Amino acid sequence: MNQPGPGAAARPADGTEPDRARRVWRNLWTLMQERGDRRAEVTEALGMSFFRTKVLRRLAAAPEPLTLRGLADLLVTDRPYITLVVDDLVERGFVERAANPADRRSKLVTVTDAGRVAAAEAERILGTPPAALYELPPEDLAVLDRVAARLVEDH
Amino acid sequence: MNQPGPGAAARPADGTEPDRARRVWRNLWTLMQERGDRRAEVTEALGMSFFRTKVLRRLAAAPEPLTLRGLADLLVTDRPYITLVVDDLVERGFVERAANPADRRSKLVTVTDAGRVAAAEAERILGTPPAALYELPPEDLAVLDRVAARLVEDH
DNA sequence: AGAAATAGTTGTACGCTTATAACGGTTATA
DNA sequence: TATAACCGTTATAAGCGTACAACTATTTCT
Repeated sequence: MNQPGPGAAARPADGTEPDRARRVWRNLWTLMQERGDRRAEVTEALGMSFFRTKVLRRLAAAPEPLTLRGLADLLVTDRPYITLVVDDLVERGFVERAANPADRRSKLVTVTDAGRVAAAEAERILGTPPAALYELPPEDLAVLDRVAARLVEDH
Repeated sequence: MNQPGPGAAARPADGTEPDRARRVWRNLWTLMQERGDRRAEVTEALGMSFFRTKVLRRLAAAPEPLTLRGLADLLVTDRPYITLVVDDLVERGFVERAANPADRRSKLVTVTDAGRVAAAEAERILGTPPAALYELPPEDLAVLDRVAARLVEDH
């Protein structure tokens, strides 16, 4: 099988283009998975599940308060579960339910100051690259910057 | 806040080196998360949880059969749960328990032919890069190849 | 106005993962 | 040889996420 063990870098030994692409992909995967497991850090730092921090971050990032329904759609989950998660976030003091003047069936979820602090902390952690990325030669980092943007844009 | 919405690429607008590193990291994260969610694909293809496919892949990649204890250590979980997961893999016909001649307390987990097929399929899916990676100019791919290897190696 | 649809909630059930305690069988240690 | 340590197993509990049915209050459609 001759597969590199977990944590081992697949060194460039050239090969065909597809080989290269696969090797790059595996290495990037390893980088995210092992060297930069920010999910665990965020979960640890905020003391709640990653999904709940995701709900909080979405709320904090939204330009306007969202309804529970809107949240459920955005996060591709069902309404009952969103109710439960928002209950939890309310208990933690991160969000509040407010009446929706436009439609009294629904409710708007607003983020408290404490919620914004927590969300910002989560974003900070998630945005922190592995040390190796900082130590890259500037030329390489510049290329990587351009290429990464293109990769995400191209879909 | 001015944060890019999910799915949007952060375009290089230069800034300081750390800014660049953070932007790269965010874009790579997005790439893995949204464009290349191979976890879901593997789970769907094999019809079992990602953790269980991970156990199977580790077993298939190991040069020699592992004990349950060895598996638990390798995957950083506890023995009772490994017992349960191996039970499941046995039911699926992917692995078998064999006596360990060297120590009759423990048992060796061997992979069946069907198990190897399933593991290979999982590896194939996990190793498949997003299309955008294939469409990269060869020069960029070469740089990326070198840089990615260095990033994983550097720890 | 009456019927249908929608929002949030409550309740229930299931699968997956993590965790802990306890047991029988086996091996290593004093 | 007696004791301790170890292996796999069973049992039990808890948290998290997904899914579905049913209910009230409100809005929209006919």
